[in-house]
Amino acid sequence: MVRKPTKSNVKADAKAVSTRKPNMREAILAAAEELFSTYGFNAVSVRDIAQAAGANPGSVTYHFKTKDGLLLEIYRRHCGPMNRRRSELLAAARRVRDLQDRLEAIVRAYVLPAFTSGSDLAGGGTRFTRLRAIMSAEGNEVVRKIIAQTFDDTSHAFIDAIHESLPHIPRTDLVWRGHFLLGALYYTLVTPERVSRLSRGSADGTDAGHAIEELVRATVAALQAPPLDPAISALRKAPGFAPGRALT
Amino acid sequence: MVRKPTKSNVKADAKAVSTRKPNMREAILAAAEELFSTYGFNAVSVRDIAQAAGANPGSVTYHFKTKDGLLLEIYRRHCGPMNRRRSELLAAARRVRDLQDRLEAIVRAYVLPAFTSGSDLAGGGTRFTRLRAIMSAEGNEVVRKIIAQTFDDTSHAFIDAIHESLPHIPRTDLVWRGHFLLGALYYTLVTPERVSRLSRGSADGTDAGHAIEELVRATVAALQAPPLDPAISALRKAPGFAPGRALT
DNA sequence: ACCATATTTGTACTATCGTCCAAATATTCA
DNA sequence: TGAATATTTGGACGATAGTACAAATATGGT
Repeated sequence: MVRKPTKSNVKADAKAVSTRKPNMREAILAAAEELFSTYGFNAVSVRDIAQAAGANPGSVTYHFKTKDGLLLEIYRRHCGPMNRRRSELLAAARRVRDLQDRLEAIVRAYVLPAFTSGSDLAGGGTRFTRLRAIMSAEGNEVVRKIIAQTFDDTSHAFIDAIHESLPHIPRTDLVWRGHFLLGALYYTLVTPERVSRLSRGSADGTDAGHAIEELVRATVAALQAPPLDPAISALRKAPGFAPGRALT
Repeated sequence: MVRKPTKSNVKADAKAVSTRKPNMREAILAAAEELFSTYGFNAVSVRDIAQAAGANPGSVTYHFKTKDGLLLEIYRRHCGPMNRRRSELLAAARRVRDLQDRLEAIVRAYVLPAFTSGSDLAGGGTRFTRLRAIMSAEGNEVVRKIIAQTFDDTSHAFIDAIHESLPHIPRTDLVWRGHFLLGALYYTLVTPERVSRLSRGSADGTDAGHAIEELVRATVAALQAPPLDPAISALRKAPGFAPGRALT
């Protein structure tokens, strides 16, 4: 990337010839993202990442100090833009008049950024969501903190918006269904043979598009389902059991 | 377990005093199951397992040859009973007269064994399902084969049964929704704070029960949702894209 | 061109990984 | 009991892990 003149943000010159090697730091981040989201955090070594990025293992340590630091930086890169996009789409969805359409728009506002958000890289959104899926399965400790402090607000906003569209359904049920949505979303992105060409899909996202439409359709129907028998629900009012951290 | 007299299946004597150390092999299997399902395959070392089982690392090699072999044996232990239970419940569900009730019974037949199947150990079902969830995220190669040859038949049977209850919905959509069900199921079991006391739930499974009821209710509604616009669906008829391995 | 700084390189350190193996011990059956 | 077998033990092997660090090189401002 030829080292920017200290203070101006010229980014246009880079990436002119596909992937040349504009910035080692970026190359490492991209390689780590790809490898982590494919094989998991523990299965990938710093040396694997360095090799994939065409860098020296020491360079990784130089830029990110530790392997955890590298993972942290990946999350920092994506969480902000992704949640910003979600907020924008959610705000737009809230303005939809028709109740049914509004609910669908809300769900879409949650799902879409998981497929398309993030950087300019193709498939950046799906790759990061795949990474989140794997990390949630591996129960990584470093990630848990970021998740809590980054996604909690957004998640509550979505639950609230859904609850406004479906006031007759107890919030507990909606939280569960939102939880299921995230699980379905994660699994869809993690199962490679099903969405293998997702990241290589054409710009209009027709390939990913179908998966999204199926997911939105199914989720809207699930959200609208009649709540469980209140007699049973009441039994479960025990504190601490109801999901408190849904959609994260 | 005091080494059986060569050919008789006396299992009653063992496990008399809680967990004494009836059989090292079983202890290793249990420890590995617990650790793998909590931290993932790659994050757990053979030494971790040996220590948790109160065994020597060499013992693990002796009984299972390799770490992969240990994982394989865990799957062998659970897949059979779990699929058998599913088949039984599915057969019973098929006999339900009312269409709505039947669909619900079918979904329940798929979900229930994931929580309760397997060995005599408490929470054996959830632990194994959690393991499957993590392995699917990590993309483990050893597991992919077992999954394909063990769950494919059962999965097709479920899709068929659902399709019979909802003949007006294209099979493709049902496959997607079954896929979402599995994702939701996995994520529910993998997120510990939400189902933390699942395995410690009372014998009637009230704690797990609520999660199951929420999942079944949401899934039935999702399955019944009107299919996507056929015009869009038709575009996606391209071979190889529609999920071919759902519910596995 | 020169200096200060930023980055990359190569290597080395320690820790831990999966696996192996010979010796020690426990168990079973004649 | 004694011989045969099954299991457990403790230590070792080479490979690879994450990280550290000094030397080498590239870069940017003057």
